[in-house]
Amino acid sequence: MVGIFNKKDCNNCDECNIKSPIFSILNSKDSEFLNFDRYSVSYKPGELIYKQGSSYTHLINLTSGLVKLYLEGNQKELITRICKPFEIIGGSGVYIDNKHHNSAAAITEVNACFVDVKRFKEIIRKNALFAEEYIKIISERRLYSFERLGSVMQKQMPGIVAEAIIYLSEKIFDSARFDIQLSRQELANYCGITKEGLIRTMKEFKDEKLITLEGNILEILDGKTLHKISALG
Amino acid sequence: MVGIFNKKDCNNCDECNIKSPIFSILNSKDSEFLNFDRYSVSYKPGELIYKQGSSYTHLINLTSGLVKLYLEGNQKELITRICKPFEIIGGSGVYIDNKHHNSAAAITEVNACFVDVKRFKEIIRKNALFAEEYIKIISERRLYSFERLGSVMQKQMPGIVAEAIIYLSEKIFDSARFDIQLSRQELANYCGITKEGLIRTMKEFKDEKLITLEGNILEILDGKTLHKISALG
DNA sequence: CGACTGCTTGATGTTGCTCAACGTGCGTGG
DNA sequence: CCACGCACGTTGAGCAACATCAAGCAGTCG
Repeated sequence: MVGIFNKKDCNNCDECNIKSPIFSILNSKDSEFLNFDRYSVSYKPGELIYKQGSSYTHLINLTSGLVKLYLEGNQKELITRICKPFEIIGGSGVYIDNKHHNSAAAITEVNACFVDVKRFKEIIRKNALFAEEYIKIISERRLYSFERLGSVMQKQMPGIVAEAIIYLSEKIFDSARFDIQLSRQELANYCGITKEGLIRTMKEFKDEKLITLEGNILEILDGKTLHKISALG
Repeated sequence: MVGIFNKKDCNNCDECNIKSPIFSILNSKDSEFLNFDRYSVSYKPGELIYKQGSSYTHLINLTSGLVKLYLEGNQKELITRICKPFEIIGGSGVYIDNKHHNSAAAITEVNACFVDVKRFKEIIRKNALFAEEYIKIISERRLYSFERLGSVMQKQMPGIVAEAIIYLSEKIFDSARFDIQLSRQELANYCGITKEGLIRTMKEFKDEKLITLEGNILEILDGKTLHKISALG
């Protein structure tokens, strides 16, 4: 795995525990058990974190940076989700076949913490509250996949691009003005369209004064109309 | 809810418990608690079981017939999954907002058993093994949504139609020759294409001797090629 | 029998993909 | 330092895939 030699001590599991609701409910004994051989790895932009089909050994807790999760197939990639700090990454296959069912790569500089999945599962079995919390997390993800399925299938380019912009603004960067860290190609892969289509649609939005776009800095001018376009498809 | 007056006693919770792995791990006390006010409802083909956005009160255990789960939006419907007996239906929003995030309707005659979601949640909290089993179920669903997302986004009509045929054959009817209980429109909604596109593609498969199709009876002649088409997209 | 519903087929329109050309910024090596 | 290659972004034109529209056909129900 890329970056495996960047192992470094991370003494502030406490921080993760505060920021990730799921870890905060553990008592100190369980927490210690879970974190026993936990280790931290750092990645440079573009580096692969794990690959679709590879086997699943560690739960990954993103502690800084942005990560893209994507499906590979037929020379295309479809970005399913952008993750930000204190999300737990890569769990789709834990209870099925112990394989990763998507790939993950760093978008920015990334630090991530690896937790042994055997320890994780052991705690799930012992602690129903912890299990419940985990159920909440995967339910949320599932709903999100669901919404994406609906959007990406039924919407045309303007609808899906508007949705992507709103997603970045509201869910990832939490601001109307932000630096899209993704390349055009990546954004297009998130929308499930080609980069040309994305560029054209964004240009239309720009011409209609819904957004401004200077280089990689995007600002939403008319969020209301954007929401409308996203909803209408 | 349609069919609510068809309530009838169903004394064979035992059968469900045998067929649904998740219920089989409960001891008799928990099982009794869970099934205390469980009731059974029957639906005629086409009837709505629950509606997207409505509030979530009962876990539904499908005991006979086929059910389609679908997303609604912009006068289109996208069928996300076909359910067959002893699947648990409608759980996507249990731990998030207590709403249904899709709609469900009967395809054939359907019998379903309703379990109070409050009781279900109580057991989850007490019984980590039960919770684990539930995690397996929703993980599986999530992977399935994932695969669908990948297919439906990246494949063209022949690919997606081939996949749908294989899905029906292998996952639903478990036979190379079967009665597609769905209408053309519904099959198209599963594939995310129009009914005309579906009909044309199926005709092509027929002309190429990959399948036979007489009315609603479909038989797969060349599963190998069909798999290839599905994989290639 | 007539109205209706679902299936099928062909003609036409549109969307979004492909491909090609060109500009720009960046890193590399001479 | 410049020359060069390379990746990314942008634009335009043409085309394939797919949706839409319209019409005919078969089965069915009142």
